[in-house]
Amino acid sequence: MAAPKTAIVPTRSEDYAQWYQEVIKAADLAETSPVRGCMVIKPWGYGLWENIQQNLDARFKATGHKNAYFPLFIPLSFMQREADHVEGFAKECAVVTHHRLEPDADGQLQPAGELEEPLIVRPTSETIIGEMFSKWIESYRDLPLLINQWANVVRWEMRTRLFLRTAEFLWQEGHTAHATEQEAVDETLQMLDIYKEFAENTMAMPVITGAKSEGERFPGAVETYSIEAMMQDGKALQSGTSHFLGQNFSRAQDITFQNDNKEVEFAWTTSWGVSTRLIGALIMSHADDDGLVLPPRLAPSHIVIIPITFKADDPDAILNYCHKLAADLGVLNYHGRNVTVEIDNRDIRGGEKTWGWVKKGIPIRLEVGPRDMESDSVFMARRDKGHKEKQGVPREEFITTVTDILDEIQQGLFDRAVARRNEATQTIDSKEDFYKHFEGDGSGFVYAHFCGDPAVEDEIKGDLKVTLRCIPLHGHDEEGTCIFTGKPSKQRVLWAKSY
RNA sequence: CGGGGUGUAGCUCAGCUUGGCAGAGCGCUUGUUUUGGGAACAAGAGGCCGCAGGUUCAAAUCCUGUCACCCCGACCA
Repeated sequence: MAAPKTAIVPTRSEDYAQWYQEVIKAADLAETSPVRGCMVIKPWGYGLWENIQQNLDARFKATGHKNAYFPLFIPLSFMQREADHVEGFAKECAVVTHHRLEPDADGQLQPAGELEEPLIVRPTSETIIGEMFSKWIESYRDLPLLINQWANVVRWEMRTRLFLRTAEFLWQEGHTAHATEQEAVDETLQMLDIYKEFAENTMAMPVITGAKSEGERFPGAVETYSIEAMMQDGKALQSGTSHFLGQNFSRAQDITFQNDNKEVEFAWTTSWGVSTRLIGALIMSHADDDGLVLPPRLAPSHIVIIPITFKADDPDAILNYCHKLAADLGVLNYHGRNVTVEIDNRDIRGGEKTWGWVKKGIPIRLEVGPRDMESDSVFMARRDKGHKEKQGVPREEFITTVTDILDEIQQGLFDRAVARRNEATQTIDSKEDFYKHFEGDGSGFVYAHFCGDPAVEDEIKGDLKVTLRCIPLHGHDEEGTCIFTGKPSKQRVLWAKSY
């Protein structure tokens, strides 16, 4: 059978949605599960999540946050406390009403032992963490309170897609309380910056930071900020959010403290999170028609060594050579963790083995056979280059330059993603051009002046499925007139079709 | 939740219109020959035809219901 031209069928241009699913399958990241809307994250995919966790957690700790854990179940009455919050989440909550199973006459297990008050499975934890904050906070001396939790949450979505939107997903949710409004706003923006920095530096995924419009705001928040990334099909993906909650939740949940003037005040709170959706963002930022492409700083493994032993006089010598090489590489430090090496000595054909690693997106593949061992070198292929661009490199040279090569790959992925985004970004100055652009196949980011009227936003969404992604924080201050209403506008805002 | 589509071997699917022994390719197992970028041959293993009812001498096939997944909407990290 002739090899297909691409490892992934269909390609991105043929059927993007299908391509996305095939990449996940081919890279062995995750599968759908017997439970509707829930996914099984497999080792290679979970390895990505572990690296996301490790990297972000260090950033949270460095800015003074501590991890804690709160219950999966939230009393129904807690959800009731903040009106907007209720409205935002009520429709997608899983509800626990019983605490026991009993066999019926036919021996079928039936729920029994009805709970006095139903519990909901957390869709987010503002309410239960707020409840605890109200107990923990008494004095201004208890503030700021900076807490993060790594957890799973459940939102009963109508339509799900692996990583992008699943009924259960993994995330972190930071929750903080502050004595002053300014401090809480600063915290909100600080965490947004950390997300941006993480996305760009670690994931090699450029993002735009900005504020959400009223309609796109987190239920109960005063202000929601997000990082918005551009996927390869020209659709935007909200990849992380940071909310300034004002005193809305502290009023609803009685989070008060006494200030140094003996007065009782409501605390100012924030919350912020990123989820396993980031893995979807990663795939759609970097993967190509041959499968996943991983930025080295997030890759579960950096290098795979494939021993070529089939026609060697002494296969063990090659294996030993590979193990020694792996050990030499494994002590190198690459951005806070050791270089991670796999030796793939599975007894399968070389081509199949190689393509497996291509599809998994490992940054560097090394083939080591008798000829290489003899010349004390390795045969290197990079995932960011063509499959045939392999080159022999002396072993010593490879060891001394490998972290530079990884950085070069990392930087290359970022540059490529920036270039793609720039190409998919334009500035538009009339309603007519705006509609012309987005009707049909139009995609990408569009900067346009906007007066801020929510009704106009709804209309555009209805007409074109285009939403206001964010009101960018940096670099777009410029007086103008709204292209939809002609009213004055202080700056251009960011529009796109989105996930 | 509305519209459309699909459920048959681990995977991709044929068979269904017109009811009559459960099929193919890939993958898997074993063996031989191969092997520096998706190997060849041979012999095997593997299915409650999504699930539950119904019609019939007989159901993968017809009827009813139900569940799941995919695509398009509405909603969302």
